[in-house]
Amino acid sequence: MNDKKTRILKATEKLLAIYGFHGLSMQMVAKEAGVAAGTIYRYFEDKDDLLHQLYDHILNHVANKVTQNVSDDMPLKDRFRTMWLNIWNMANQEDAPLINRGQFENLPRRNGTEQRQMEQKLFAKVNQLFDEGKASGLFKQLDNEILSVLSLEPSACLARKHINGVFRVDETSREAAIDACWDAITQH
Amino acid sequence: MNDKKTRILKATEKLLAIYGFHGLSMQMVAKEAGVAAGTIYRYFEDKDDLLHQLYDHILNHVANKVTQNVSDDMPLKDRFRTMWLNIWNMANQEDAPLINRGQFENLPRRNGTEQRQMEQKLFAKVNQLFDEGKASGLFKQLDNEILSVLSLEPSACLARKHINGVFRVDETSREAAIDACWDAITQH
Amino acid sequence: MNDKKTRILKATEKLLAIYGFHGLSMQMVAKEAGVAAGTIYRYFEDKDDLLHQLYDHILNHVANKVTQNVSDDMPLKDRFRTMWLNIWNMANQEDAPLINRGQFENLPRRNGTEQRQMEQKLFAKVNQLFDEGKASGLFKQLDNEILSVLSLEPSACLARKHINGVFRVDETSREAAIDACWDAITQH
Amino acid sequence: MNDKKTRILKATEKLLAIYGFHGLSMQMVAKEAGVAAGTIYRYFEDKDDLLHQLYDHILNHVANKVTQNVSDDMPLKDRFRTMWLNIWNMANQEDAPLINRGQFENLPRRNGTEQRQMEQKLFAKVNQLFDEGKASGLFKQLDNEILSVLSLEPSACLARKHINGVFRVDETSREAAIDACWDAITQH
DNA sequence: AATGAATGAGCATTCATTCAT
DNA sequence: GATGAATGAATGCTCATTCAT
Repeated sequence: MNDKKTRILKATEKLLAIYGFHGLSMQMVAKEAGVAAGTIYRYFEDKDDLLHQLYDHILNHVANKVTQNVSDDMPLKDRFRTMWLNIWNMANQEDAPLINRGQFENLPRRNGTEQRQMEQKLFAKVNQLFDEGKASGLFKQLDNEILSVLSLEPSACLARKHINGVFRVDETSREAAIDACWDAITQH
Repeated sequence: MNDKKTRILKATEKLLAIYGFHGLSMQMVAKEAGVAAGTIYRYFEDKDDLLHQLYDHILNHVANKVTQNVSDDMPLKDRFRTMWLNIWNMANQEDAPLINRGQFENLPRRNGTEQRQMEQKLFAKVNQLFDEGKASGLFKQLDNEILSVLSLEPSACLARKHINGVFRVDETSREAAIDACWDAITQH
Repeated sequence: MNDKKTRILKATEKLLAIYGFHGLSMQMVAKEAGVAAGTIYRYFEDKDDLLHQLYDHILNHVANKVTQNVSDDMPLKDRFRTMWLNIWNMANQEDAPLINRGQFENLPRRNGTEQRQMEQKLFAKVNQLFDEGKASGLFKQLDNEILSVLSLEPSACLARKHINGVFRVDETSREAAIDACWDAITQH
Repeated sequence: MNDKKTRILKATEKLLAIYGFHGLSMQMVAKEAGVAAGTIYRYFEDKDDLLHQLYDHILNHVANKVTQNVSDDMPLKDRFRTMWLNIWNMANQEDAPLINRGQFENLPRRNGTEQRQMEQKLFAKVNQLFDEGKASGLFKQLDNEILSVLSLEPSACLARKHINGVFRVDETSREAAIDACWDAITQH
């Protein structure tokens, strides 16, 4: 049943977060999910497929998180700040243990156009933000992907280093970082 | 001889870039390096040690590349631009196949203070740049690590996506991206 | 199934008898037992566990053999003679190839009290023989372990040397040896 | 030089006593002996040969120890008692770490007649004791090997169990055991 | 549909032995 | 003679995958 597939995905995510990529065996997943080893192969072609689907599963979750509490009628800056903080907060939340990237970013992922389109759709609100910003003359005239790397990627990167203890980021610094990211993409 | 150790490191780097972290076996490394499997263990304690040493090896290379052609008497902006491009260019060069990060960043690394200090020293020039910028009132008053994430990390990130074909970055966009990164860390 | 576990134990015993402790590899065991290498690890934690369990398995067999056809109502001397010959005969039988000690005695064995108690119970009849002999004033007042070494150990030792061709022991000599062992433990 | 050969044998004996048969590698022996790995092969054909020669080396030592302080003009019983105690004492002495049998008895040994003859000669005094005892009508008319197993083997066996902590043998018991062994081989 | 015992190729690592110096 | 770096087959063990039930 669908129930089982979900349990397998959840188990995989959990174990991946705990033991990392190396320490993940199909038998462990089976045990954690409460199914037989063979059952996994009824829902997933092989280990790669399991990981691919997990990627999609998590990406979906991420997209929802990133764009939550963001509505079209909010001022651009508010929308940006909300998204930036959504990304920042994700790292601290238990329900998405893999977002402490490193582990997520390096999941094997499919590279077809189909995959690309899906990802586009998931992050439609982000693209909309950048499109509006450019149309209004507020943002620099750069591809959305580049704007994203300049302004949102640092949020994820800082959060990861913060959470991993590489260095601390206090609230004041964090607010300054948000403004700096805003400075990066706006015209001067 | 030292020759063999180097060949083993080079082989590991190459195979890691091709097959990723998993799918890297000691026998593969041996074959690629043109030595016997047992020989690896003459130079490296075990697989972990091989990876640790590779990390240091590459980090050294990276640090040199990043700070090359950067001297203290250049204007801040020039220094910054040079470093940014150094990072960008690294991704395109065959001699450092792992810099298409993702794979490099996730090498297991030692976490002692000793390791941290070594890394600090390697990137002294980067820190100097940020320190001078802040002292002169040109840069925002933020920790060097944060400034680095805001301004240099995007270079690596864009380069990686560029090289992996996620999207194209033409020269004009690249120059605009450099300016945007500069905007991120300077006062307005 | 239990069948497989038994086959693995039998195969181990056989190969141990032929090739000795070293020269016993898990793959050899697997091949001889007609199972895949990995299957062994379904029934035994690791090589040590396999050897431990084999020890128990054989000790059980030995205990049964040694005390077979021995009943409490037989005269002491008859019981002793029967056990002595049971030990002697074991060496000649194909179903217990490791009894040509040397190899058996040096199997790694667990050393917990649990193990000790199990062994005590297995050889209860031997202890009973010695206890009765001492109670009746027929035997010397020595610990059972010492009496055992003086009277039964030589049987195993002679049998081993006989079987290994170190020297021949004809029937007359054997009977004399039994009497000699009896002389060793009885009062004079 | 002869010096090196001796050092290699001593090193082997020591390491064998500490790490057992399994944990003995040629590189360890080389290190302990203070020679290069390759040097071992100048004095010994291969690992087997090293072990064979160690066997002979130790057997020589054992033979000397067993028959020390034994002279032809001592009464039979005194000679016997001395040998019995020589065997018993060997187990406690540091200079022959392998005698705690198990490890020694299971060294691979050559089985040629040549080997047999050498062993005969080493234990000539033991044979002489038994021959005299039989000639005088004091001992049972049994092969020397059998007499040996009945009377001296228990000494080694008890000593081993004593030293390994299987059970304690106090002085009184030990004297009784010597008498019991004497009873085993004498006529009644 | 689901199971889980069985598989066997693959892994990291060791070590007896060789041989150029 | 002596060295010790190099070898590569062999080891104990794991784990993705299959398939009879």
